Amino acid sequence: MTQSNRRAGRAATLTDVARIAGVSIATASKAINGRDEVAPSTRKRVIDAAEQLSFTPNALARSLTEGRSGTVGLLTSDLEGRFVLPVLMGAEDAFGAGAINVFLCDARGDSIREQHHLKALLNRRVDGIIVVGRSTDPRPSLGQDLPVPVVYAYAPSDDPRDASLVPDNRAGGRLAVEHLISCGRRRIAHISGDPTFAAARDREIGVREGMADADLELVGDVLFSNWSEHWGRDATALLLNQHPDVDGIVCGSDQIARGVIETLRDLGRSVPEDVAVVSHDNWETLATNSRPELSSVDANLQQLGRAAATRIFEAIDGVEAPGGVEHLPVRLVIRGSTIARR
Amino acid sequence: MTQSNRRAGRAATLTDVARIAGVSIATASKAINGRDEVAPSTRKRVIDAAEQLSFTPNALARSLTEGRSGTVGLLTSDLEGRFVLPVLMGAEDAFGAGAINVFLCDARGDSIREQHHLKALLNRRVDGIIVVGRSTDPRPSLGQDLPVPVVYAYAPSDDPRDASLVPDNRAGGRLAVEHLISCGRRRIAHISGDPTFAAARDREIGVREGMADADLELVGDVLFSNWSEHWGRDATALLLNQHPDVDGIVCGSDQIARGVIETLRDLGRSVPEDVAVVSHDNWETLATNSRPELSSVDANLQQLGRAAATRIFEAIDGVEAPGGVEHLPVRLVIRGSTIARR
DNA sequence: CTGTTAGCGCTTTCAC
DNA sequence: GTGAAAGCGCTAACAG
Repeated sequence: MTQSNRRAGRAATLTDVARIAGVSIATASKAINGRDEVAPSTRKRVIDAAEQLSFTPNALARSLTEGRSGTVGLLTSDLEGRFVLPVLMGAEDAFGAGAINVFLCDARGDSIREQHHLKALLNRRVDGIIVVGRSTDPRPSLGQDLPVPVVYAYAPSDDPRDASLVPDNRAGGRLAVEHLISCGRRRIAHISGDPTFAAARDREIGVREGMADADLELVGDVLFSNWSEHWGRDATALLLNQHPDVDGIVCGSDQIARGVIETLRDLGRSVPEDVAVVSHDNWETLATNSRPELSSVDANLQQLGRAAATRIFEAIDGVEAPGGVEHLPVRLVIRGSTIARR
Repeated sequence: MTQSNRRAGRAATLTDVARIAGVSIATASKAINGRDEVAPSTRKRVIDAAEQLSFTPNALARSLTEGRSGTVGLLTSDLEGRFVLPVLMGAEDAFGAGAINVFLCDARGDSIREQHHLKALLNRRVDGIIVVGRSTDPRPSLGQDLPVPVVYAYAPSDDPRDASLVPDNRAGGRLAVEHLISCGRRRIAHISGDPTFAAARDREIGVREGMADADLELVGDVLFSNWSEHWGRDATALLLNQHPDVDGIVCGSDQIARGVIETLRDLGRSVPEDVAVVSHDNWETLATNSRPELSSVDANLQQLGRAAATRIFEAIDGVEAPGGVEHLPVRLVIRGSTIARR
């Protein structure tokens, strides 16, 4: 690139290139886009001219004629949320590999703002929209009358006609408890987070199923409150007081698990020898800096984002989206809190 | 919105609106864009027609004629990084308030991919670009010959002609240590992270300046290794062994601080009574779940993002960007690790 | 006030 | 193979 493309304040156009190459703009277009109805020698002249002018094809103009913009909107309700980011990354990644660019819009949990962003995206003629919610609780649908395909990721739409992708928290709960059982634990308790979250309830269901399948029952009631480390500490104290013989704990989140582990240690229980602990989220920073490191269920969020992107891709290509909520597989990452290092 | 805008698979155009309203397309355009050279009654007819067709102005076409796209590119090298997100949010927020939309591009630390994304952004005729780096170490410039303004946020450009915005880590170090001193601490140590990071070195400089100003000297050498909780633990053990009389510790990050606090407690020191601890980053989840909660220096990242957006705004409006690295103020958030609750 | 007429930069028939 | 011409949807003069 030289300063040539700043000359006169505007970028070189196909017309400029055509003129320099001594061909028509139609030919220039074909040459640059690699159509084969162009003589090799001509193509070279055009390419050279384009290079010389550091020509940048105007995607806006191209989109106008082609009817597709090659962009999609990522509509999130809460960028801050720790779960949104991986989904975003996955989607951005999947699209970035192709020729699609992503508009990022954060509604900050405000539906007015969301509506505003939606309109802007539609104005910009995005080819599709991915809505990334902040929790796995259903969120209001954007509606059925949108001119572009929409996929809901992480938070499903409350309208079953929409296509939604969410992590399978129930399977996650089951995975967690089955792991404890396979580690020989029998007196298992469940300390979870905020029960108003679908994630908490779904995981509980999975945990109970896993226990039932092994003909076991949870030690005490499931302890619900919030997703904090503090609660993990308090709940553990409570639990050990009532059920000192507990030998396994499924935690609702890594944060809770951190509190749980710390308190177990404070109260003289060693992890995982006396009590094995498994949690959810697999938040690396928390999980790997814990002592011992946390075994945790990973929701494969990045993959979920990629899946959402794939759905949009397909929908753009005319494949009708199935609709309904699809639960994507999660995976267990085993670390020292359930199996001692040797 | 009805299904009318899906009819024939394409959205209504200004021409459609004009026809229904019984006016020319020029008049329709003026009416919709709120120009005042239109009779109120005419305007109403047009607006009604637009509504009826659920007309969405095609931003692509508009951009094409206007010469500005109303978009900016957010080029990050590492979405995963905990520091780029707040910057992103701030920028998105600042733009979102206006009529500008943001293209998100994650190069994943790969310069080839970055070049690729840059080209795509230029093709899409973004009006400006914000480059968000993953650390405060200088990064390669995108070059001077770009047709749009560029601002570097968090990671400065290595070319002084570029405009860069970074948090003032040196001031942060000073802030941290001055706080400890004002809490009556005199035997202060510094446990930091990876010394290859500019952030670590800048903060150290600030810490030393603050100490020197108070005619004090750091207890022992600054301990460098990495930014982990594990290192915080190890370093603390080391420190207490060599300097059991330490009464204040500046930590390079909240993660380190978590390890430090835990080990202090394990070794029988109470925080903040025996040893006051202050750290950097103010990562809420870590800082507020710690026991006691962490006093920490916040880099005001979101504000930094907003500032970057403002710069781009100005540059788009023709205000020449100053160039050079600007250090943005940081702030200290005081919690229980330096001042005991009463 | 309203309509006509040029484009914006590019792709795409469809002749030559 | 190549080029002329007709748009894509909209805005901006400039006439009426």
